Amino acid sequence: MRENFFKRPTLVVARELLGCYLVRRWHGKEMGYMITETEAYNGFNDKASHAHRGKTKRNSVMFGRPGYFYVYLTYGMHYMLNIVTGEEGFPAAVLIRGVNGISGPGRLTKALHIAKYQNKKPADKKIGLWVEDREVAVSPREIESTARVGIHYAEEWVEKPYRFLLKK
DNA sequence: ACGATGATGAAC
DNA sequence: TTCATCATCGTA
Repeated sequence: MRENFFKRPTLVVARELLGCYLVRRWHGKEMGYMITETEAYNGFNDKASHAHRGKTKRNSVMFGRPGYFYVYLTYGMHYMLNIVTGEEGFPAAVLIRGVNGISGPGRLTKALHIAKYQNKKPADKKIGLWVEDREVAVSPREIESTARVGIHYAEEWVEKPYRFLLKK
């Protein structure tokens, strides 16, 4: 997937990632997983986003170029995999919450051996983790949107339908 | 349904 | 130094 795919509004990218494949090369083998669940984190004003308090050492990659991974540890034990979206300078990213056969963002990173190695790296074959469009058609009616998970503190942003799931 | 878990960033 | 967290698992 090219950088221009990610250099678009976060909500659009979060939707369109559904049905795409997250591909991992590990010990010489490639495994592709269809993305089934995403969440959008959109700009300075989004109180659920790490970026809303401004740029920090941790979230700085969100302010950079689109198509890069933002991986961080939450609750002291689970890595979350995000891909930076939008124009450079605008802090936004899509959290990959689930793929076919694996639900939950923490389980996903554990299963695909994703940790800080991928943080601040571009989604590219060179680092063994990237996204492919395999021409799987996903129509808008097959997509469900709901409120995001685990962001009770985000006030008026709690209810925003920024979580996208492929219906079964 | 609920509490324990637990490392790190960011605020106080 | 203290608080809170983009979750999961175990025990009910």
